[in-house]
Amino acid sequence: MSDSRVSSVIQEWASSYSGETHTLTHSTPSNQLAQMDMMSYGQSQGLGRGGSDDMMGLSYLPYTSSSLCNNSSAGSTNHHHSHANTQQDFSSFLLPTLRAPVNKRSISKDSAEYRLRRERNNVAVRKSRDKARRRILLTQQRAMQLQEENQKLQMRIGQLSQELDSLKHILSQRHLQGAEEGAAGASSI
Amino acid sequence: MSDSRVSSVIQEWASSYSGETHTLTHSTPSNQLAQMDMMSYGQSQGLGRGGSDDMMGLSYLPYTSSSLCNNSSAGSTNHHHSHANTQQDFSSFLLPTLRAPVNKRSISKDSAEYRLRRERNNVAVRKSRDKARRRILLTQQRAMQLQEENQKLQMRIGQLSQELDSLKHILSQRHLQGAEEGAAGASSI
DNA sequence: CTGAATTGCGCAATCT
DNA sequence: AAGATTGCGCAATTCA
Repeated sequence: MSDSRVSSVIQEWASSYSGETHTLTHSTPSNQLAQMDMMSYGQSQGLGRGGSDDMMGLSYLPYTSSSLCNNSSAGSTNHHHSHANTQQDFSSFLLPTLRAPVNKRSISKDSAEYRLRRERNNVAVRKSRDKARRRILLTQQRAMQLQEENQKLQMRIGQLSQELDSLKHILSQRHLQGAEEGAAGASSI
Repeated sequence: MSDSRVSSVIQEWASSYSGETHTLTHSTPSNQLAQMDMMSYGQSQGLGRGGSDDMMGLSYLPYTSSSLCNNSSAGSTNHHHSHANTQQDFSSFLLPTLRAPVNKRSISKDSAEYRLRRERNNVAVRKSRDKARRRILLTQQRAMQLQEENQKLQMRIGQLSQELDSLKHILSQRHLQGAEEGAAGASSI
């Protein structure tokens, strides 16, 4: 099938993924509800549920947070409708750290530009994931291929080794023969 | 690993569902939990036809967003890609189990049970993805390891081959020697 | 049928 | 600034 001979692919991803051990800012998105017209939280507070490194079982905690909110309503079909979301949020009180509500450019979710950006990102995300999927698949196939090749090589090695042993044996025999001959010719020490 | 790429989407089976009266006082007085996210996007409709034929014909189209919003009091991202084709369906007669989506038990998003289920799924999802990540990493490492091993094996093979050639050569020499000795008498090296 | 595991997708924060 | 990545939650499916 795909006889992609790419034997250097590894290098590729290796280079693109190696140097990291890794950022993982893991910035716990822990934003408990927040947002209405502006997103706040500039960065996440430290706290990244990192502590859960119990042995093997990572405890997949419920994160106790979660949240996103979106208002926007965008009149789907073709209506002028606006939205009536009215979502007040008091998160400002809850956020322990950072208060940067003074947000950076409020990007209303209703904005056409916002939608445009989202759509572009969605496309990018799909593309990226598709790429990732292909990469993974390729790596798997390559691994299998390499394993197969490995077995062949091992067999070849066994074969050569055996052949070599045979020849060595033969040679040693000849050697003995030669020795005998030599000894016979001068066995008078 | 079944990657059924439906792509065609469309077909919004009328959201049906009994739109529940959604009072927008989403306030969740109860414990924590609160929130929702939402949207319904204004359709994309862009369909910039033609242009985006990136790569091998895969064009990450905006999906013609087939999303329609569902009811849900809180509204939440919904993308139903139900590929219910437009075939008439007799299933209702034949399979008591297959039902039109319309009958889904309306599980209000505010329900505590709903949240519980969501949270559980979220945990499962994180777990699953973690597992996948580890698996991928492992495969990559295995591939690298195999490649490395392969090179060593190839070298070993080269070595053995060379050695074998040497011995063969030597043996051929001896053979000549033996022949000479046998034929003539003694013309050692 | 129930619950966990997967999978595709959109969102938002980052990284490049 | 714009695309690429990545962690996360949602919902539809698939597995057990």
